[in-house]
Amino acid sequence: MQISMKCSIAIHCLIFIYEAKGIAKVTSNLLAESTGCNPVIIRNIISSLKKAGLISVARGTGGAELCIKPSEITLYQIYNALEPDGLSSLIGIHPCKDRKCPVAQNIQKVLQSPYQKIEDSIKETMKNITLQSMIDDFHMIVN
Amino acid sequence: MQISMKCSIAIHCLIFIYEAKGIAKVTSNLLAESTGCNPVIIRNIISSLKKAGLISVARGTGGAELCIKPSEITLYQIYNALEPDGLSSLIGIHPCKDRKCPVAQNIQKVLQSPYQKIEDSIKETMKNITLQSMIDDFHMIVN
DNA sequence: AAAAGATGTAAATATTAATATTACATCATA
DNA sequence: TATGATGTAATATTAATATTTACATCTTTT
Repeated sequence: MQISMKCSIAIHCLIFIYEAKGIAKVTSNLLAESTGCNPVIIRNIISSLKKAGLISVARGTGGAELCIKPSEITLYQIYNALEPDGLSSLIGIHPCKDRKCPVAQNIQKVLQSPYQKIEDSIKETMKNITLQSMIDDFHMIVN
Repeated sequence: MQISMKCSIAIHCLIFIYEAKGIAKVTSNLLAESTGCNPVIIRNIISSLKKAGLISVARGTGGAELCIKPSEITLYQIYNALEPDGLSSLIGIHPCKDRKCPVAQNIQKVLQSPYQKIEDSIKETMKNITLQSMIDDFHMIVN
């Protein structure tokens, strides 16, 4: 499992939703058009963000809106909303526990601490990146 | 692209090579047996580690040995040996630059800084983890 | 000098994971 | 009730990984 395009698409959607506020109703088709991916992919991502409480989506009439101020939405929240298993699925370990070799039997335990450190550092970094900062960057780049 | 099993397998091999020193000749078949994966996979990983100067492999007669002290081999070196594109391939961005939407046109630039921060933090963490520390952990667990 | 046992790689295949599509039930407003 | 939207399951497609096969090459031993 990687930090997949889903995360990038989600950020794209959130910025779009923010920018479109008061201008246009943000439907999954509109987001699909902007991101270049399928409406169902969008609906799934949108659905995850909704479950995480980051956005609200009007059923029937349609349209997505932010529930929380961009300054209070972190990249970690976004990532976590999308990946139910979180960062623990980021790094793969080969299965070899049932072998005779003592290295094989213990490699999983040996790797646990280093990999945990990596996950923790990603988590910390993600927590320090807000949607607001990305929106600010967007405005900076556009103007 | 993820931080794949290759990395775990490489660490497995390096610990094995260290532990086997003076006891057995470490061939790709032996490593394949211990890790549970194919000898060709092992030979490819071993080849990468060799190119990175971490180990030396005797041609013909066979057998791998560490070239550098475990305390001077970092997880970052190991990872980099295996992934030619490095961490920059870790996080995916959806292609949408050719669209009319201003968000689509600029999302790539917006994402660059956050993703760079994540990569840097992984890099820093990996640099602080040595093969020696993992070998120490291994001994601690076994005894 | 040839046999044995290794590595080094290319190429073909198989497997698995990620992404996209189709289809349809459900919902809310005009 | 027609329209345009969301929600989600099932399936198909594509791309990334891993495996296998095959064989050239290398070095020591006999």
